[in-house]
Amino acid sequence: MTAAGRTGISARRARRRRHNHPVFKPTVEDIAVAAGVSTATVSRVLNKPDSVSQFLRDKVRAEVTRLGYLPSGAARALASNRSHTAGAVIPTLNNAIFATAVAAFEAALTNNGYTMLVTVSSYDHIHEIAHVRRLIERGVDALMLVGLDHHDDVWRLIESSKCPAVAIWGHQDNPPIPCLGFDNAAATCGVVDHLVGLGHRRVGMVAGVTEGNDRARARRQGVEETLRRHGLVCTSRRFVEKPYSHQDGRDGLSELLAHGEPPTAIVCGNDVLAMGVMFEARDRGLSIPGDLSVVGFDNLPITEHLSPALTTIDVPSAAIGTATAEAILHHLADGTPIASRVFPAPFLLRQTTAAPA
Amino acid sequence: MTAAGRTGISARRARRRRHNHPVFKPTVEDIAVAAGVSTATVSRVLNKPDSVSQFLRDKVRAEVTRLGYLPSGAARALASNRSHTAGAVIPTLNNAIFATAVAAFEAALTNNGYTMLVTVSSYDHIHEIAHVRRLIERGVDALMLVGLDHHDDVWRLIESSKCPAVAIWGHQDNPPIPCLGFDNAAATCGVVDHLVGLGHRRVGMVAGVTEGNDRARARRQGVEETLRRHGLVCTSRRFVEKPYSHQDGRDGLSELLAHGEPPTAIVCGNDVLAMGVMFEARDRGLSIPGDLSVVGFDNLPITEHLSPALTTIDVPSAAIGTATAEAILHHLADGTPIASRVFPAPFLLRQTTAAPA
DNA sequence: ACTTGCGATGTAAGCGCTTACATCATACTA
DNA sequence: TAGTATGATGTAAGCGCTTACATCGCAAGT
Repeated sequence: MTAAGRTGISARRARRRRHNHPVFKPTVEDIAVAAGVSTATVSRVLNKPDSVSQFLRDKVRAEVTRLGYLPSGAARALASNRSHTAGAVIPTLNNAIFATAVAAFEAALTNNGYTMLVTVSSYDHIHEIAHVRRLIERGVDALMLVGLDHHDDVWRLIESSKCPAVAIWGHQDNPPIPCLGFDNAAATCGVVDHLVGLGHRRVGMVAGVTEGNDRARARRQGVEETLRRHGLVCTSRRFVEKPYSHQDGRDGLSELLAHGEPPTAIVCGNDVLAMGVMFEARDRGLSIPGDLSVVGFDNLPITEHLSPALTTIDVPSAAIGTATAEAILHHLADGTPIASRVFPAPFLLRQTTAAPA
Repeated sequence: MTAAGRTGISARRARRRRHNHPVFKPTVEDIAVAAGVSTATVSRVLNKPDSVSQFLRDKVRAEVTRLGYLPSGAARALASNRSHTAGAVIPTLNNAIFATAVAAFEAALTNNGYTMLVTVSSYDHIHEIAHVRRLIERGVDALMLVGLDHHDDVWRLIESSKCPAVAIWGHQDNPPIPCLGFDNAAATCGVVDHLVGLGHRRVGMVAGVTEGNDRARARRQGVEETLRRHGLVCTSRRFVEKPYSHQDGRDGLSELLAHGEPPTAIVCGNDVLAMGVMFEARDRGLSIPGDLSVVGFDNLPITEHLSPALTTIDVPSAAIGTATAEAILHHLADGTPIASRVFPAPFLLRQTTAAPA
């Protein structure tokens, strides 16, 4: 495959150029020939321009634009073992807070020549396995997952592929992979302290679904433990778990109100549930915070405009997305290990809490 | 490169297996050897299992799972000229309506073995060029764009790469690429008819930024033309254009109210702006719809829970995302041409409109 | 003048797959 | 029984890049 091989290639290519004309996609070889250099030089111009003399560099670049050359990502990935892509597996995009994180992640990647592959797990750990497998097959250089609750196969896949992975949104000591998130439990803990400080004794919660969701679980635990610490009742009937919609929030409040001795304050697993609670309260003629205190979690943009403005926890979603991308990029660039990081998730005191009636 | 070549490969691989042990990633060849078949058979088992005898099929599959084999997407893409990925270029992910469409698009792709690459253009046509180029370089089998306003270079890139592309959200006769969307102008036209029918003579608009955005432009034109058709005043001071935030909506209302003869009804370019208008009206003590009628566009989930519930246009975002993926998948599977499609975008009459005071 | 060293360039061997084509049994046809 | 489709399998040539290594020229060191 020396002279004969090359000729074969060129002959075929020349043929394609003439007959198969619908699509002529120039390759490195075409550029090399056009610029009168070797393919290695073309590759160098594209990848480490500094190692090529200015003269040839300009010549090659001219041909690249003249012929409209687009390098083949597949060939590049195959030869270099780097795809310049990163994958993100998220529970849902229909949650503004994740969408924001993903958008920030994508922006940082794009600014550095990377492209993002996204896949939505719908909170399903079994599906997630297939998604992670697929992303690894696609050759992503790194992976972003949400939380630390994952199927064993996911960990195995990450382990055996040696694909750098980082978990966001959560926080844990000695996590299996680096973790960029915040302390979900501490956040709700602070909320309860505040509520108890206002005089509330009957605190309820409309939590997110905690099964298979370490963030939701931590938030619920934060509430439970703090309630106990204050010596307050913390029965299961004060806790309902709901998926993610305004209607779920409404339903949550209805259920909490159905029992005798209903809570005077409700902590919510996220802002959407909190808004649902607020809507339902409004429709039932309950005034907030007069009759009922409500606290959310996420600080969605709309919450500050509500009347009353929702007291909530500010989740630094964009910062996490950006930081994750940067950590990955650094790691990929020079091997810098990815360090776990705990972001502050400050309590935003607004207008939906007050002393109980 | 016959016997010698192969031996060379095997030798290298064997060496890697022993020394370089940190990561041993089996290849088709490893599977082939382990199963006692040729690499072609392994490939067939993976891609068209029906063409292989059950006996060998099972044998190969057993080795695949035993060795934890993950095919290399890059090699596969390079050899087959199909990456099994599709790209989406969207203006922003921080708009629930796009996030929903993207999520639906992704779900349909994933269900069919495809993976989605996403890139956010931030409404910047120049940036978009680079994004489209990159996606094409990555070898996406198809592309989803939003709207039909794009830089010439984008069209050129699509044209010369022969990458199937579809535009969503918009509508146009004889579009350059298939278009799955709805009639933005007709929608706001209907809105104005309704408002005028209620007796409004002074109708204003808080539009989205129309420059470089055919959807926003069509919505605004729908309002303008209908106003003229009814013989009503349609001056530029009745129109303000704003980006996408609640605050922008508030600002929009403030500006519209700053002039003498302020509008009695306001059509908004999207629901976020509409909510901003509602918040500002509330803070100014204006009652809706008593003092001011407001209409949104998108039908975000929250809008029906607002008080009063927002009258708006229902944008079939999930349906568009799903349909786009399916059309692309069909096209990729058997060449079925992608047909343009106009989705209904029904007017949802709720509680924010009434006859003027 | 004669190494040395170094930066710029070329050579060619892969990267891990897919697939056209060749081969070979096997089962039909007549 | 010879001839021929037919289906299953193997062979090996690429797909379009990157990169280790070889080569070459030239300035600097002795």
